[in-house]
Amino acid sequence: MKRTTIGDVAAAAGVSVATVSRVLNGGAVREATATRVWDAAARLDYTPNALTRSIFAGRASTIGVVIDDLRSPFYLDLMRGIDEVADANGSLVMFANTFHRAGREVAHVRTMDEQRVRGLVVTTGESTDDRTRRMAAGGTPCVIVARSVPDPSPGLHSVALDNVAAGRLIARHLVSCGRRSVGVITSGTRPSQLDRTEGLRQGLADAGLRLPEAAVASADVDEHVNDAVGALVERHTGMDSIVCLTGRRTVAVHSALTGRGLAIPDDIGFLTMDDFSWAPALGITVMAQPSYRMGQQAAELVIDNPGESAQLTFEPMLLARTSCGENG
Amino acid sequence: MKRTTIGDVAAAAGVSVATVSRVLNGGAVREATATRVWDAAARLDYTPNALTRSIFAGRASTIGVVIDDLRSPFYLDLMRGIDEVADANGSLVMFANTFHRAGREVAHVRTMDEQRVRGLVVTTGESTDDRTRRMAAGGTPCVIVARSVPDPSPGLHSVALDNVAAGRLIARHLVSCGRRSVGVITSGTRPSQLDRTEGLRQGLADAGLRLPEAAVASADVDEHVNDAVGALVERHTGMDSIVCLTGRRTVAVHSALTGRGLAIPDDIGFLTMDDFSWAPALGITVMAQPSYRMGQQAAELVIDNPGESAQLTFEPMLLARTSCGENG
DNA sequence: CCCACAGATGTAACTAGTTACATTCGGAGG
DNA sequence: CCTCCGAATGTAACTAGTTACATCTGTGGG
Repeated sequence: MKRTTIGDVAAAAGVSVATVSRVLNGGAVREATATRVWDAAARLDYTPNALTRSIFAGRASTIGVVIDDLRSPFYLDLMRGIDEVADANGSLVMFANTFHRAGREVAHVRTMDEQRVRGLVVTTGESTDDRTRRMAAGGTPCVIVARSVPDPSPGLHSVALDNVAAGRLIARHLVSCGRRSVGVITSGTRPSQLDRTEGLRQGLADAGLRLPEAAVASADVDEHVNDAVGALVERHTGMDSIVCLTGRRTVAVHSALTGRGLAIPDDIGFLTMDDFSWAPALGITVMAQPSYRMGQQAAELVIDNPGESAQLTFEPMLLARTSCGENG
Repeated sequence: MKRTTIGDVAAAAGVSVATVSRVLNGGAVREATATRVWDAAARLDYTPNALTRSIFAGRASTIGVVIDDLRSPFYLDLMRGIDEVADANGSLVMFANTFHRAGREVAHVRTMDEQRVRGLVVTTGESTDDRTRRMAAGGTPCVIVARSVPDPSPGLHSVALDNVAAGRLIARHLVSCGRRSVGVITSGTRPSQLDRTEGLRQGLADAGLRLPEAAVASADVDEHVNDAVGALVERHTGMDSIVCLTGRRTVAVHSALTGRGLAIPDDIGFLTMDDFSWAPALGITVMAQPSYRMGQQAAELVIDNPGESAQLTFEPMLLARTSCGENG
């Protein structure tokens, strides 16, 4: 059951391992010799060991990706963008979910480091900043997604939405639809969501409206969404619209609303993050991120690894449909 | 910029590399020595090279996954199931999309072989059967997903839905809803879809109904779906229901239907493959696969690698909602 | 006909670890 | 105080490749 090695091929072709290596990697070899080697390799079903190659090269050609959860439309598209660029560059993607558990984050990033990935795309929290910084310093470019790097250093890049702008645009749209009392559902305390909330607050203030504490509820898993919506309805009386600041909770918020018999947009306006394939059919207005392109850019940062820290910001795009009512 | 190696740690701790290796892997080492080694490792920020470990072990601990397209709800859940089991076993997932291109399939499976993955989960076509068979014989278990293996051999497993049963169940449900003239949308010529069509044909025959050639149209990309639906409407007169045999095309078929002004279920019944998060909200009846569990089982087959060829078949489950009308 | 030189090939050192085997160490018993 | 024995540690071979350098081969020019 032992696998064919370069030595077996060399023996079968009657040459040294160095010659086989040269044939495989394009060194100076006579035509006739090369043919003998290729024949032997094919006959023995030789498949070179990429691990050995990588250890000599100092690192693998793989791109590591550590993300929260593939179920989110944003992360899914991000992943596809990364995969596309990786594939075009002959790289594979090594992948792990954290499911929002900080311990997993740290462990996975370390594992990726052990795997000597060519570079790393992470959507993790601050718990891994130390290691990513050291990795970047050691020549493994790291791209933080959906969060800017607090203290830039070479090799440590970021790819993020302008979240404050997204919040302001949401506010402006809601106001233009005649909504005056907005409720907000967030999940957890990721900086991206804090920034969106802040932008929303600013945008509402521009229109002379307030976003009181009682108007914001958090649900870190789908199962808590219904209660969060209920709490909002109770304590934030007169609420005429609900904004979901995380694409991962869109379905749950939508069904909490319809489950209460609230009609969209007549009883309540609804706006959520991240475009998704059913949004047009459902008429749901969304604040879209260019997730696919963000993934491509993240992968390109890994592959090109510019000398300085690159901090890429992307503009949000509001896709107005009918869930907030007619736009005046 | 050179990375810390086991030799550096050994020198810093004043011991040999063998001792460091023993400390790391739990051999017999004196307490005091172990402490010195751990200290040195921490001080030098030592991160062992998993590639080197793997080359000595003969193979990596990584699980390879080669699938068509992450956008499909089935593949997404499958992937999550694989990831869950891999994670629980300390394995990482190495991942590549084929986007239905046969050339990519072959290349990606070969790359996974070169990476010496611990095992492989593939949803690919017959073009890779030769190599997966050789890989399995060489000790790399391979699991074919969504298709049974034509000629079982040790280490070559499969995980698939009972597609004929799925087709029959779809037929029975449609008939019980009073539908008598069914149209079918498929994508490509994957055996799974052929089997579903065959099952549908059988189920309709049981009720004394036929499925003529004109009632089946294929669309291998979303862009062709609208034309395919149009062709069905034209040539299959009297059609009272449409079945979409691939979850990847659900949105496109649905919008082709509503785009024509056809109301579901009043003008036309609609049933599709694979449950998805918006299906309850939209009232769409689906033929669900236990995709997540199939992914878990696939990963378990890779990890356990039973001696003989395991051919796991899963039962489809019809989730009746309202898109085919009221069930009598 | 021999030499020089370039191109082809082989030898051996190197990558970063693991592990079989040999050696050294330390404490108990004689 | 010196064996003796087992545990702790070191040495060196091994994994599967790449590559610098040495050697060999062949051919054209003198």
